[in-house]
Amino acid sequence: MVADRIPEHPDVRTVPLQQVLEALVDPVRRSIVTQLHDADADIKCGGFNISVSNSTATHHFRVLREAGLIRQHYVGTSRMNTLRDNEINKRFPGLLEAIVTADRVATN
Amino acid sequence: MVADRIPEHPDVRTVPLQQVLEALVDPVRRSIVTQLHDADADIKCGGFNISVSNSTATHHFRVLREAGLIRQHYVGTSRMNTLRDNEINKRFPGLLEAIVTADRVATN
DNA sequence: ATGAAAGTACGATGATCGTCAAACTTTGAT
DNA sequence: ATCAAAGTTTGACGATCATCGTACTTTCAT
Repeated sequence: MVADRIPEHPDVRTVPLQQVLEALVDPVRRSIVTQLHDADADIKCGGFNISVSNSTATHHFRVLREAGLIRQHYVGTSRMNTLRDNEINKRFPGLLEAIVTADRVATN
Repeated sequence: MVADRIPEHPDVRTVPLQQVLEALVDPVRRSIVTQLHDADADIKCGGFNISVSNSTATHHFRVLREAGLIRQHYVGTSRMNTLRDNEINKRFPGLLEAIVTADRVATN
């Protein structure tokens, strides 16, 4: 069934800060979040500019999903990723914006 | 000599975001930063409410210092810690405030 | 039906990191 | 001079984590 391929998503209001920070401290995952933020649109897993293997990428997407940072749904064989920035911003005001902005600083 | 006991401090304008986030992702270190922020005053190493051994605490203070988050200076045998919040805020606007605020959320 | 496309799941591995105990250093008080 | 107070330094140990290759699953196009 289609729904079986959709993984579980946490309620952002119950996700601990610790988990969100652990998700965002990894450079690859932070890059994924930044690309989603800058694109202001959904991006499928294969559509990101990251240089890790497929299985590693899957791992990173799961960490981000379980931290409530992204939402995933299928379109055909592609898994689309949506940034849950509104929900995250309600829970931890200013956090995502600050990190995405900081990631754009010249001398990163 | 007295000056020999003062460790080196980085220029915050050259500290990478990665290093700052790695410093803040540890709960003990984040607690130290939060306590400094809330106290709005210097606190000596032994004056924090943390439950790790002395040597572990030293390790955490070094990580925070090298990330440009705190400044340390000696007063007698005590090492005083100052939060470098102004400098950090210039480099990564809103980041420290967002994390400290998030740390105060009820369901952390 | 068959094959390609897009990811996922499953170990395994190597590196990093938080933690501690024990020994040491520096300063201040007696 | 001596001793306690406050931290630091130095290994050592466990646990966690990012990474990969391989095998597997699901969907879509031919």
